[in-house]
Amino acid sequence: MADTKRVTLADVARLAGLSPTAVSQILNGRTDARLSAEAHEKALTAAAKLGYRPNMAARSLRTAKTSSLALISDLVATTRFANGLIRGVLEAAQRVQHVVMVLETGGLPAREIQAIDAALDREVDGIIFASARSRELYIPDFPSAKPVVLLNATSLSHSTHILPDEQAGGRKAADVLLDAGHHRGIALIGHNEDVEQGTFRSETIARRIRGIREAMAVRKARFTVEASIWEWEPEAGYRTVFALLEQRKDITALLCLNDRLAFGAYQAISDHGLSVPADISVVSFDNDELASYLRPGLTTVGLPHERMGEKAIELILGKPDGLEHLMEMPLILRNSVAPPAA
Amino acid sequence: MADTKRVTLADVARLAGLSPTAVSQILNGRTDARLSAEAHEKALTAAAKLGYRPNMAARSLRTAKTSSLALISDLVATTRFANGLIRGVLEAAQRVQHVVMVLETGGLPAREIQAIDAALDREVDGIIFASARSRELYIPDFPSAKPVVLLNATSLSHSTHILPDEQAGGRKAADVLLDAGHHRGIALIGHNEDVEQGTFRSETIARRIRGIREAMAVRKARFTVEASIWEWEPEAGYRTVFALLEQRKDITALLCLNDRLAFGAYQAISDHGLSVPADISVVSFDNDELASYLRPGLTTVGLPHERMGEKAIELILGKPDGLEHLMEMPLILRNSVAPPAA
DNA sequence: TGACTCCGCTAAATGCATTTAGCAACACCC
DNA sequence: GGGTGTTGCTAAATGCATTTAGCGGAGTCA
Repeated sequence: MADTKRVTLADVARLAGLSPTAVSQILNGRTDARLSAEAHEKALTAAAKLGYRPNMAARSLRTAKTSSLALISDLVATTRFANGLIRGVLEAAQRVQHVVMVLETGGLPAREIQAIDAALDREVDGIIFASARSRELYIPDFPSAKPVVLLNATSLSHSTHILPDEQAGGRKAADVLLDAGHHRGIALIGHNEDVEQGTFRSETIARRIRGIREAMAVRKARFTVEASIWEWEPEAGYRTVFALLEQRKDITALLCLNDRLAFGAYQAISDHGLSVPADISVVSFDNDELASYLRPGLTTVGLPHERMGEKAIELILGKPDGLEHLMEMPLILRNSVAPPAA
Repeated sequence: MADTKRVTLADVARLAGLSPTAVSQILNGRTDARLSAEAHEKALTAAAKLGYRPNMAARSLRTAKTSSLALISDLVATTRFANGLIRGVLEAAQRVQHVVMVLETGGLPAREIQAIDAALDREVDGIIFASARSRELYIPDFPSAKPVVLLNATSLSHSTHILPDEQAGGRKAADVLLDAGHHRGIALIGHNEDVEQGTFRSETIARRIRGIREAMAVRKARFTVEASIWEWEPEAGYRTVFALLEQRKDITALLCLNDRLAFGAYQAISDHGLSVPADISVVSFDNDELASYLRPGLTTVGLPHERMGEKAIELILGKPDGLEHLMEMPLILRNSVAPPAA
């Protein structure tokens, strides 16, 4: 608590009986100026004794590096959707001794510009632009050649980006059902015309559906029903599935496009006096926290958010490579799938 | 994108035909050196023309201020529990042009020290220590007199802190049930002996329960059952309530100590062929996202996380006052409460 | 012995904004 | 005219680590 004035490099040098130059070189592991083992010894012990910590402001004034990164996101930082994303970023950053400034824009261009300026003013070493929903981001031009990585997003102006491997994920989800023996009675819940036409939502969801259809095609299976839903929320899932079960008695499995739809589906199934998975199997996507709360546990293809966040740090520090990086979506097996009743 | 070299104060001064001193004074709105309106005009237009942005590293080298804050948390940044907390902080910070470095420690002392060092190295203007669960934090001593605020936490070493007003919140929850006419058939789900003895968990939960008991006492009401549960998760809520409904037929309302317990309770109620709120009313705490997904919507006393986060910024910038700040917990009325069956 | 190369280390410049001390010019007063 | 203020502005110092240029002395070579 005592407000000791900062220990500076000069202090260390004095104690070590060396010049600041020498101490700086040693502390930074520079080998260019061949300093004696003795000098190293002296510098290091002096620094340790005084508890010296370099003033980063002074350092970055010369080096224009700060060991700080900016994470600029629409809503990512503060929505349950993408806690994993930020956790991955934070974890990986702290492992390499970097600090991350989190800036939220709510997707508003004005705030985006503000955020970029704030980051640039502080000379961050790189900027990660993230989105809660995988989508194409428009990033305002800014006058700097800082490394940029798109996390769970794409952009026309910057190409290095990280996305979940939705297509493979889609295949996994369909395969779980197919492998369990469902063939005819599967309903697809949440697919959306507009998405498949590329009109709305993200390219990634289109890939998810593409993967699903691929897997179905391979097994020569067809959906009994495809229920288009625009809003992927529990309420919509409930209504859709409730109505569906009313009309069709041949449904044996539900492939929901996200966990919230599945959540609603569970309630609808229960309200019909049916049970998961004995009467109806359910598989979905995301691995929301929800999925583990449900009874029985929901089998779902998870979004690899944490891994994606870590990858972002790797890329930003290793100099962005301009490529697309797809992260594998893990299949989380719980208890919502069983063979069809027969 | 072009990597123009930075515009410096000297550049602006040159264009304006003034000294850097003058321009600095003007741009910072200092009035001490009475500069002419003309000089102001010249400095301002020159700065605007060049798009001048001060180099914060240089500035903070002199002023030891950075317009940056650190948010050091155990898990807060990345758990759904406290998204509101960080959102509030971020929102309020950006309104006053400050940037927040988010540092996670997972509650590990070693990482806590690391985080504090990282923050101190970067000369943050203040540190907010936050916890996902209101609890007492041990904060390692650090050699600096920076403003510190505890967010959703308390600490022996620093006194300015922000907590939800749990006692009032507890009263609200009980009152909802009491007002609806429940008097005899209320079960308290999740109370915990250890908590009330101050042995475990946080002081705040003790206050929550104290508030509840107060409200009950005022109306001369008593709980029919008090089910102690250690782990406040859906699964435990399910088991406890399921067993409870098995034994007792006189339960008309459940006062759950958090939404996740209530979530489990809903399922147990449903599995008993009963319904909310016709047969059993349910009230709980937190206003988890969950609460709105349930059918019918869950009436709950919300944690004012967002407001708390904003308050943290106010306090840290307005110089911490050493006091306890209690934020009101809002009652979120949905549809899980009705008068007892009769 | 003179010319040259290594070694081990240091002086001084640098990056940039802020701040302290103070200067030149003019007005005012007795 | 000498003394005292005020106005409007600037020179120079400052904060601190990094980096460039370079200095003495020892060793090497011919």
